[in-house]
Formats: sequence, C-alpha cells, structure tokens
Amino acid sequence: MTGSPHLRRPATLASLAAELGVSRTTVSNAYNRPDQLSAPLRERVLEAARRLGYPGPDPVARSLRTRKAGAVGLLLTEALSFAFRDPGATGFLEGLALACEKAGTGLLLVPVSPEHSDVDAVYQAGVDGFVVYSVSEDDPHFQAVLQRPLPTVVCDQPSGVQGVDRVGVDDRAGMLALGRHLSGLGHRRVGVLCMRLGARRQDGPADLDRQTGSTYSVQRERLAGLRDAFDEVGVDWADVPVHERFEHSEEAGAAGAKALLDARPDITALVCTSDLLAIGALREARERGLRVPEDLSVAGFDGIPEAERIGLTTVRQPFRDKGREAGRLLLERGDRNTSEQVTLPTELVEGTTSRALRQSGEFFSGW
Amino acid sequence: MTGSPHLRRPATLASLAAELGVSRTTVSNAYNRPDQLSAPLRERVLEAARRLGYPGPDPVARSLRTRKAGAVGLLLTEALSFAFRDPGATGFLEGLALACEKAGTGLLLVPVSPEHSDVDAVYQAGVDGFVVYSVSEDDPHFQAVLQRPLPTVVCDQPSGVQGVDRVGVDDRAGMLALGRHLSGLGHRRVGVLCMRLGARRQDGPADLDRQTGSTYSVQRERLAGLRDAFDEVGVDWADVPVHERFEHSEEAGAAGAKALLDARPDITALVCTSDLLAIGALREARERGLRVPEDLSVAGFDGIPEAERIGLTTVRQPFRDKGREAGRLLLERGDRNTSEQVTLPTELVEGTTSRALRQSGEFFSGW
DNA sequence: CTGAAAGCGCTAACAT
DNA sequence: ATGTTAGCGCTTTCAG
Repeated sequence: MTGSPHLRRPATLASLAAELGVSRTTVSNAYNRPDQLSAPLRERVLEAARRLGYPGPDPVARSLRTRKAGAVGLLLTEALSFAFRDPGATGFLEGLALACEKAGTGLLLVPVSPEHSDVDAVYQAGVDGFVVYSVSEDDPHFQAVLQRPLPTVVCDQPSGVQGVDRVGVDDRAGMLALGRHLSGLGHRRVGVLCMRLGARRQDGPADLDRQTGSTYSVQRERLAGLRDAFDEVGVDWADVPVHERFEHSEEAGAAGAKALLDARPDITALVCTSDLLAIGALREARERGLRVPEDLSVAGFDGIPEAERIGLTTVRQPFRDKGREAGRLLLERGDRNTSEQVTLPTELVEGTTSRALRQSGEFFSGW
Repeated sequence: MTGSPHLRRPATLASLAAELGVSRTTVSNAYNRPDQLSAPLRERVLEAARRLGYPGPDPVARSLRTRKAGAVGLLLTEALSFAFRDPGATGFLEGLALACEKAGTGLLLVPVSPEHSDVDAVYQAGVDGFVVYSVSEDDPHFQAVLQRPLPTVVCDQPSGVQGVDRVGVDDRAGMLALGRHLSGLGHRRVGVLCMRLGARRQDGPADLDRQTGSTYSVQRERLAGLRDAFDEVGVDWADVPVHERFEHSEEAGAAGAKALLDARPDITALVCTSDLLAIGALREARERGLRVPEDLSVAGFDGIPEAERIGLTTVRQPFRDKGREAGRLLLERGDRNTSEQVTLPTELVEGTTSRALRQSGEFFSGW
C-alpha cells in the first residue's frame, strides 16, 4: 500500500474542468447529479480526477454554497474530556451519536474549557445546529449558541428561549418518588449531597437560598422534589443538611459524605443527587464502619450501570434515549417553527442500599 | 431569560458595513484585528451587530477564505456509538479531546456505518486533519481519508503512506512478554481468543493463513508475539487453537471461550487479545465450574480499568496517552514534511488470573 | 445534456 | 486608521 502523493497542492473543480475542456458545472454534476450527464462523460471526469488527485468538491466551499455543514455541534458544561468519564454523559453521547450516524451527520464536539472562557469556539463551529447538554442557564457558551441563527435543542435544562427544543426528564417527580420511598421507610433525619449549584467552585453546606437560586435546573429540581417528599411527612427542610460538591466524581462523593456525616452523624439516610456521588458516599460509609443499609440508607439518582451492578437505590433515567431524542429533534425537524418539549420517564429502583428504619429514632412514628 | 429573536434571517458582514456606512474590512477587523481600528469605531460596529442580531463572521465563509476549519476529524472502525462503549476507545478519545481542548480545536466525529459504506461522510468533513483509530488497512473510509490532502495520523495501525504519522504501541513485544510469562509458568497447552481478523464477519477457528493475512495489524501483531513466545519453548503454533470473534464485547468473549473450551478442554491457559474478551472468558469459565487460576489461567491485553479492578493478568497500554499524542502530532506539527512514528510503552501486569501449572500436563517439564 | 454567469460570506493584500 | 480590489471553491438558476 503506497498510496497517492499526499499533501500535494490540491486540484480544484475548476482546474479539473479546464484540464478536461468541460465546464465546471459538468464536473460538479459528475459528483452531485450523476443523472445530469452521460455515463461515459462522467467516467472521464472521475478518471481525470483520480489521475490529478482531485479528492472531490471541497467540503467547506460546498458548505458555503449550500448552507449546509453536515454536522451538528455539541456543547457540554465541562471540559470536553469529561464527556468520556461521566457515565451519564457517555450514555447521552452514545444515543446522540447513534442518531447522527443514522442521518449521516457529523458530530462536532465544541472545545470548551470551563475556566478559559473562549466563547469563540462556539462562533467558529461550522454546524447546522447545536445540542446543548446540561449547562448552567447563564453559561456564556450557551448564550453564544443562542446568538447563532441555528436550530438548537437543550437537554437537562430549561430551553430558555422560544424556538429552542428541549429534552429531559422530570427530575422533580423522580426525586419525589425517591423521597417518598425513603420517608415511607421511616426515615426522617436525612442528609443530602448534591452536585454544583453555581458556576463558581464551592464545596460545603448549601443554604436554602443557594438551593433555590441555583442556575443548574437539574439540581434545583431534584432538591425541590426531595423537599416536596419530606414536606409531606412534616420534616422541616430547613433542618435538612444539604452539602454541595463542585466536582462530579466518586472522590467528591466520598469527601462530601465525610463532611456531611462528620457534621451530622445522626442522619439515617443519605440522598445523593447522582449515582456517582452515591457510590463515593458508599465508600466513605464503609470507611467509617457504617453498614449500609443497616446503619445508613444511601440513595442516588441516574441509574448508571455501575449503580445497577452494586444494587444502589436510585432513580433510573434513560440517558441513551435522551441523546437519541435530542438528535432526532435536531435532525428530523422539518421546517416547523414550534418548539418541542420531550420529557422521558424515570423509574424508581429500590435497591439494597435502603431499608426500613428500625425503631432507633425518636422522631420515628411509623408502622 | 427571553433571548433574542431566534432564527431570524441573519445579517451579514456586508449588510452591517452598509448599515454603518463603513467598509467590510472595518467590520471584519472589528472582530479579527481589534488593534486595526479605533476603540470607539469598534464599539460602534459591535453595538450595531448586537442591534441587528449579527452573530459575527460566518464560520464556513471564514473557513473557506482562511483555509482553516478549526476542527480535526476522527475516523473509527466501528459505528460511531461504539466509541462510547469500548473502554479502550473511550480512553483514547478522552486523550484526544484533551489535546483538542488545549488547542481550542473542535473534534468532529465522522459518521461511519460499518456496513453502509458511505465514504461520502469522509469527503464532506470540514476539518484540518484526520485521526484514524484502529481501522482495517483496506478500509474504504481510511482510503478516502488518504485521498484528502490533509495531515493525518493513524493509531494502532500501519501508517501505510508517506507523510502519515503514526502512534501506537509495540503489540508484538507486549504480547511476547505476556506469552513468556505464561510459558514461564509452565503452560504449554494454550488457547487463544482474538478479535476480528477481517472485514467480513466470521466467528470460529482461525487458521494460520487467516492469522497472518489479517488486515488488522494489531491482531496480527499480538498473535505473532504470542507465537514468538511459544516458539521459544518448542510449542508448535499449528497446534494452538485460535478462535476469532467479530464483535468486541464481553458476550463475544464468553461465547468464544465456550467454543474454544468445548473443542479443547485440555488447555491450561487461555489468552485473549483484549481485556473485554478476557472478562467474558472469565465469566464462561465460572459458568462451567472452572476455577481461575487453579484450573485455567486467563490473560487479556489492554489494561482497561475493569481489568485492573478484577486483577486480570494483562498487558497495560496507555490509551489516554495515545489519544493525547495523536492530537499533539496533528495539532502541533509545524510545517514539517517528515512522518513521525510514536511508540508508547506497554507493561506486563501479572494479575491473579494466571499461575504456575501444577504437574498435570505430560508436556510440562519445567522447574 | 452542457455551459455562462452570478454569487454564498468572508479575509488579505495593497492602497489611501 | 480605513477603504478597494480580488478572490477562496463551489453550486445553481437559466439558456442553449
């Protein structure tokens, strides 16, 4: 396999046409509308192209002319590489990739450093539309996307703008179900470990203002759902310790659980707003000799494979379907002008990390 | 958050210039060379842009003019979605994404259905270069990439062409080390489970011709390395059963191991050319009541996190570094004309799934 | 079935 | 510091 001389100064459609003594249209047609010229002529064109090393019409020039890029852009909160570490994001990406594949569309991962605020990358992306995955509502990159006159679908966040489609789950309802599960088991002294609530790094207790004022709707909604559930049984949410972690990782979960349990060793259930955090929390519980679920119930949210494997009590959501749906919304939108909102179902998974409270708490009055 | 009127017929640089009564250059400069015009004028331009909803220079038109797309294309063997399932590919992608992020470059996943041979997507990609990850040497998509006059780096395959950079590991040496480890433990009756050797689906025994004629260099090299190792101790490779599986998954590993062990229940060691296959093989071993490593040694190749977790004997390779290196090669190439070849190190990991053979085999004469 | 003309929206010399 | 002039490489009416 020796291949062609690489990186040769490329021929153009025009130079090919000149060489052959035909018009540019004819060459163009040879590639794009084979039915518009005779088979022999077409073969002559293609043969000459091969000979001159013409790789076919330049995609950028074609895009400019046709106003189609043949790709969709994906904007993620975190550093790009995060997409390949977070199991939820990975599932979403897989679904989105599936949809793109099916449509023969490229998927452009837009480079975004969370700190380094180079919104430029968004303006530079040659795409036909954007998918925005779980970013803060006031994220400048997201704002930049909205500036571009392109169809956009957001996932796990409010669409914010007319004409922007949305796909997500009912986080509040999902968490309400989980909260009821725990309150039904008799838990009244509960602690909460959640993901970042603001763009600025902050690790530690999150007061009520911070909870309700979060620009991350997913976290806001999940916390609200949990609050709903415990309101129902008369627990004052002001007494519920909520601990926030900026990073989303097992380590962060372990560290957050440690801080939470150090401050409030009396809690009987620890609810984490993601499985990754919950898995870290389980580790910390083990670390300090707490048996789960005997001494402490632990629950997560997401239903990632690892959680399933270890039997975590959680709320399962269909990541892959969310990605696929986002792709469908973007790629199969005719020329509608309406915004679509797709809400996918969640499912409570009662695992082995939660169980009914024994009569240990003076607040407990069930059964 | 109400946002701007979305999907309005967009203004252009020219229309903005006309509106302001300045030249197009001035508007262009306002965006690209702020130092080329007075601050007040620049502000006037930007303000008008805001007012007219001009989102800044069209990226496609700019790309055409500057001959820079600001993105690199990634070509994968499998369906795009595979990238998010295979732990090796995920690691590679993470590294590549890291490099792109650092350079502020987009990463375009080129849609490729393995069956559906629409090479078009390759010709349509508006990118400044390509990374090709572990595809068959005769893959038509790869051939299409070579057609394009763009810098290209391949990973885990021979570069094949002058001017194409390569990053990879020494698969043969890595497998040689693993083979020696096993032969050193006294194993002589060994079975091999490998990944696909050809573009056409084929599951079952692979004879010598198929092994050496494979268009997947990684598999070819790994098999050769193993053969080297057993040649050294006088094992006739013709007697070594090699079983091939088209799919790369745990399920395939389990199924392959089943077939292999059904046919040759006498083997004392099972070498898989990937960890994923090995993990499936372990499952099958358990299934049929074989103890590992007492009754059967099992080894893999790759060093994926899951393998590490369960203590698999394997050869670790630095996936993330491969991705990062591929990105670096593409993005930080000056205007060199030479091809670079980067070979990253592998490391034998002696896990708990391999152990010295007890005196059970009549061929064994060690100690 | 083929060709001529007209841009898509922008940037980069080169003036002024 | 700002404007003028030429395209980047392609597709697409519209005539022949």
